[in-house]
Amino acid sequence: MVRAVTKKDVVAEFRRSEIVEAAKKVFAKRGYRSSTVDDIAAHARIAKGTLYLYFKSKEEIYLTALMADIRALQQEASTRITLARTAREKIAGYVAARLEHSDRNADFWRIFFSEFTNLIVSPATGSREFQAVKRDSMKQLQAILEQGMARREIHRLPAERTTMAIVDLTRCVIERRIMGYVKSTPREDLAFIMDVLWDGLAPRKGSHRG
Amino acid sequence: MVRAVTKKDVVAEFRRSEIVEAAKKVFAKRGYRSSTVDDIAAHARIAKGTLYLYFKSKEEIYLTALMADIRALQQEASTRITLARTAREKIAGYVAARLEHSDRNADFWRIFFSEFTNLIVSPATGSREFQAVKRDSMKQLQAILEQGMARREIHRLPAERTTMAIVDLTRCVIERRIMGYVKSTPREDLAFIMDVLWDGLAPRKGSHRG
Amino acid sequence: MVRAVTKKDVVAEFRRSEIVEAAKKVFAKRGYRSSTVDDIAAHARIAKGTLYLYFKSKEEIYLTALMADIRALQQEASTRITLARTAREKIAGYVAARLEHSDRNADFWRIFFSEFTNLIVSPATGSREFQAVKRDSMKQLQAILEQGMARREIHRLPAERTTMAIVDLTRCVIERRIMGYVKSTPREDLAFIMDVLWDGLAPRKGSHRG
Amino acid sequence: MVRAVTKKDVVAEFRRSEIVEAAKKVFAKRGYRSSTVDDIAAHARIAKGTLYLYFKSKEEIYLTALMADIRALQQEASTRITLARTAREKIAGYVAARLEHSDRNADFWRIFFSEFTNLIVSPATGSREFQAVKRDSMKQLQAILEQGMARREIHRLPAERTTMAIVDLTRCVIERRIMGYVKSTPREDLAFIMDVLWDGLAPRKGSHRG
DNA sequence: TATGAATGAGTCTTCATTCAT
DNA sequence: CATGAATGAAGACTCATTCAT
Repeated sequence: MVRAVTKKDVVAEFRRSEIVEAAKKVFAKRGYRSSTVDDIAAHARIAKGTLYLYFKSKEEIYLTALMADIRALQQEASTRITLARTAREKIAGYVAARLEHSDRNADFWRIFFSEFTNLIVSPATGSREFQAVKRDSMKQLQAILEQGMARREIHRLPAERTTMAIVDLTRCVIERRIMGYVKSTPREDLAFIMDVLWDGLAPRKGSHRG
Repeated sequence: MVRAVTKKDVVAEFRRSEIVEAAKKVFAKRGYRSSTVDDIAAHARIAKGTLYLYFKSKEEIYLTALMADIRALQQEASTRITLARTAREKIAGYVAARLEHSDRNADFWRIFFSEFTNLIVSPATGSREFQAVKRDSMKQLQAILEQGMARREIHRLPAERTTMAIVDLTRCVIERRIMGYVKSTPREDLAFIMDVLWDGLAPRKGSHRG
Repeated sequence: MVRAVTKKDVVAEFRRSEIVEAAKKVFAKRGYRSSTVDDIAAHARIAKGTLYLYFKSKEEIYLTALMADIRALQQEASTRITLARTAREKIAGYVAARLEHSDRNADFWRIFFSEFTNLIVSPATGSREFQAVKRDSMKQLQAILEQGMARREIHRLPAERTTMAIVDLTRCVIERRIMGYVKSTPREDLAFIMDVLWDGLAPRKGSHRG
Repeated sequence: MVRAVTKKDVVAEFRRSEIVEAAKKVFAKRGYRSSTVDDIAAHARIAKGTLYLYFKSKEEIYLTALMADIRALQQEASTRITLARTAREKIAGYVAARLEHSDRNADFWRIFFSEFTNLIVSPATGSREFQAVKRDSMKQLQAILEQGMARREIHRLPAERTTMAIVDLTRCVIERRIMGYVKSTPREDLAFIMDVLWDGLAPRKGSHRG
């Protein structure tokens, strides 16, 4: 039975998103353990009890906050990749999508990083969905690399490892941006990443630029 | 007056190290906030009060656990770098020291990663010493790059950014090893990192290897 | 904007006073250090956590318990002093106010005495307000004495020292009442204090009574 | 069987007194609850365990510290009283003994005051001996008053209450000396106490001095 | 005898979750 | 639906006392 979306559903969804927005600010500032439900409720300007009408636990809020943005981000990256032609442009699209997103959504990335570490510290805790989305994203990038290698746009390397390297490098640059260690623009960061990634550190014998 | 190392000192140091070892396991599994002093004491098979005879707070245990290994690691990397000739070999030494260390000290790296995130989430919390050691390590690597560029062993790139890229790439590979995403040997990982780092993804026009 | 006293305010104030009443009993029996928050909560028939909704620390409860009564007492004494004419009557008013108060508020006085001793043992601990109230009270009494001496209602003596003597004598009689060493009525105690205070121990050569 | 005092006994007694001296300093500064056995042992320059060879508990140390001096003080006062002729001189002797003692033994008096309050707060805690010594002292003073009244050296007043008044006034002056509220010499304090006590506050019709 | 390392019960305080209004 | 007062289970840390050496 397909149930129509009632007004109630809409209001409920609105409330959930309000809470999630508030929660993101708090989690970003304090991390998961140090954030209190009181704090989140106060930021959302609702009573603590109300919060439990929309989420069954502090953890659910956390994961919801994380997943909403992560899906949006993946969508954005996906679009840019599809629009690009060459493997190089597609990779640049992936990196650029993330860099620009981090500029507008520092809060999200802070949470993302802390969740990321939790995955290391206790893999069991991380939600399945979180891992699934990340895996999908990686597969998309890996497919690009494999295709690029097949078309000789990219030097042949182990595709999976190389995918990881790109993902990691991008993530770390964003980390440093957020930590304030790097003051450059997203555009400059993109240029640097692509430069290192494409030509490496070896002394140049000639230009490889496509 | 040079005080001899008494038996008491030895026993005390032994106890401290026992506690630190226990703490490392617990912190590695749960992270700092979620780890309890009770848990650490239980793992060390001592009473909670005893623990406070050797450390004045949970935080001191944490930082001790972290700093002891981090200094040893830096020392090891430093030695390998000094022994190497070319810039490429020195960089490889840095990466190899870390990869091999991570193989023997997974617990340490788990803690390291969680502390690393804390720096993002709340920079104030991170200990000064922790940051100092990291900065020193980066400066050493950066000096190598600058020298390498001057000697034309390395393509000219922004030295600081490039240093970060190497550090980041190494760290992330270790993360993936510890998370179990990568099953390769440290040697294989080293080869891959150097390969990507040196020649990049661009299709090869010829061999660049020194 | 004058905010009306809401029902919530009333309830909260009621709870606070309930807790303070319970705390007074416990503090009076055990003293500050030996009293536990658990004990206070149990006496107030609430959970320990609830207690922290109304007071931010054990110390705040203590000082609240102490200060509320101390101010009321000072007010009462002040009124009686103002209503009296002669210096003798004013002094009697001061003493009587305290004696009667101690009859109705034994718990308060027990706490007061223990706080008083704390001032001796570690002066730093005592709250500023506590000391301020005491100083004000003494100044009022001293002014009476000085006026009385000027008007020749009182024999000339060092005013400050004499004030202390009156305060001390009164306090000690109350101590003894509370310790159960003295079974007399407040009225009898008042008469005795005034008698000794006014005429001393010297054998009488005639009547001095005003 | 009368056991000879062995060398061992002497040493043990010496140790006990060393511990008690150290304890007095600590108790005087921190009060009973806040003083730690560690602190006392450190002040006595012995190991914590050693302390338990000579006293069976922290409380025993406390009471010992208190009782040793209190008996000495009583002895001193007793001697001065015996040497004096008139009731006035005997009373002055009692007061002077205490004032002078407080000048040399501030630590003792601090402890005494805190114990005194404990008697109020929880009479059960106070040692029997402590109370016994105090009672004896009061009886001696009371006998003097009764004799003085019989001989018409003192105006007829309720003897017990008057005794208490003298004891209290003396104690409180010492309290103020120790709290630093009063800067006068013991001699000045004695003169003032006797002055108030003997002639009271009433305006003088003539000299009553004996 | 002397030691001081070890103990663990006891302290204050925090906070996720519930539930009566 | 919304509230926020109430709860009580943890958690970090202290310290009087014991006991193996």
